[in-house]
Amino acid sequence: MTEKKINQLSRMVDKIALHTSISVEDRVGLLELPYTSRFFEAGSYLLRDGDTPNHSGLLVSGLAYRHKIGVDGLRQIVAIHIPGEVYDLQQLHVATADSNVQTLTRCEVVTISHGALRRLAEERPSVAHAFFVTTIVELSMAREWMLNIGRRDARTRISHLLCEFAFRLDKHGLPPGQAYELPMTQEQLADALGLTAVHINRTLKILVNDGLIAHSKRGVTIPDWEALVTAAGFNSRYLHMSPPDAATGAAHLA
Amino acid sequence: MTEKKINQLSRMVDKIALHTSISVEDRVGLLELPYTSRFFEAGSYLLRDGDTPNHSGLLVSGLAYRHKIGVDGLRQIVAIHIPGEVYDLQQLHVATADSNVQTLTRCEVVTISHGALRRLAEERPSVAHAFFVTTIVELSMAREWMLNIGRRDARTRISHLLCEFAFRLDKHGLPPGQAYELPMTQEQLADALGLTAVHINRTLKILVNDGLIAHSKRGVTIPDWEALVTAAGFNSRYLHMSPPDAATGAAHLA
DNA sequence: CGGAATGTTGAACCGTTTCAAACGGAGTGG
DNA sequence: CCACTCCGTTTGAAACGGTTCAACATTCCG
Repeated sequence: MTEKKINQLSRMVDKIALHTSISVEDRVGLLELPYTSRFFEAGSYLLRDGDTPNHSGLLVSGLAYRHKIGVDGLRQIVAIHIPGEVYDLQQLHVATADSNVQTLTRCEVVTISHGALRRLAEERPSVAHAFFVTTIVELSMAREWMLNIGRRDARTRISHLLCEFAFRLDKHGLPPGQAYELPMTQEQLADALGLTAVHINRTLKILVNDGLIAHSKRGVTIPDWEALVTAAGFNSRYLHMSPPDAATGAAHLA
Repeated sequence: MTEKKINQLSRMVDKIALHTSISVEDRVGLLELPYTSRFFEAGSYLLRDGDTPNHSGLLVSGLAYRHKIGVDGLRQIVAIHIPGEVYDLQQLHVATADSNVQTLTRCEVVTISHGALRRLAEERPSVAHAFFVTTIVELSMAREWMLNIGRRDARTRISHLLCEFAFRLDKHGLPPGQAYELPMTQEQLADALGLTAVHINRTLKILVNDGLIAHSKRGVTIPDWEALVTAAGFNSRYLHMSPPDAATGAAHLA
């Protein structure tokens, strides 16, 4: 097995291992899967609503977003995928996709056939468990987004998305701290939050004014994490990322 | 095995079988699980955010709703559970619950220990598959709700919820057709749709005026199903209820 | 460099909220 | 059977958060 292959796939394993106690043996099992690697430019579709793929895609680098489009053409972004995530795991069990996944930046994607993944999951219960946990966490995030979109005002809503995003990224090898890039246009932010691009613009400005965020071109920095968390009413528990139910929320300091 | 026991549990099996090709053998397996049955009054909590139950609950009769409460006390209903559903399946794989489940009407709940369900899922792959599919469908519904709450106006939003609800119920043994009871207060509807009870009231009145719905006390009847579907921009595909990917959307006419 | 996409700003507008008051129906106790 | 209360519904008027439209500035990218 090549060095590169190990590098790519081990990110998937690390991601899965976050949520579960996957054994060393199972990690090796994952690394022995046949795969192909490919790059996609920003804006490419990785999955389309209605598709019935026969392989799964692991996001190795870059960001992607999942969205639905209503009959009237209005778009709602329902999730953001970060490196280490398999964006179409669900198609292992339900043939057709219910939403689109589109690339936010240039992305590297590793493709593994459904057959290989299914066999693996059948042979190793802890892998099947890891897949299930991944889906449950997605569901939990979806529920929090509903609360966000349905019941919070624009300021809180944006703050919350920023908190979630920072938290998810900080937990995955990036330097812990308050600065990160968020490569979304204001229109994409609007579609994620159920608002208008114009209003995103104005509210972002308010957040900058209040000293909760600062932004360079296409990115955001967070000067005061605690202040933003308070403004957002953010509680990371729904991300299920702490060591099994320790609920300290400070596990990334270790 | 008593006649009553078979009756209760077979509803769960029927529900699961809707989404999957579960074998007769596995159905029998399900029916042999030890269980206890209990009634809950309207308004009872079946599951609380943060709970770590060691058993699963199958809703045999009645309706329940799942909700989250923000730090400011604002509530968002994120799902409605109908008879045949297991409302805490996820706690088989993730210890703590991320939302509350509360009874909408008087409910009968059958309780099965996690141990028994886990053993069953391990022994019978098609049962594990069925559990997974159930979770995926919940996720798909959550995504559609995000689109509903984030991008549709009040009229469309209410219509869509009504469509989804009618569709899910019609597929499960109730007489197919246009009349059903919806035992939610206007405040609960508001919390499900990200609106205000007052505005629900006004919009409901508009829908009645437009002839899209008619309502008796605590229920709704739909005089013209097609008209409501059009007004809602409703497409049932996200419910994944058609025979495997037939995608006709008219399967309930058979 | 030029054109397209994204960001910024203002003013008018409107869907929804807020507050407040009144109404209705179901259940309870006298 | 009435009086009382509770909870949900109904209605109105005013206020507000967010949208819309339109113009202009900026950045990105070939």
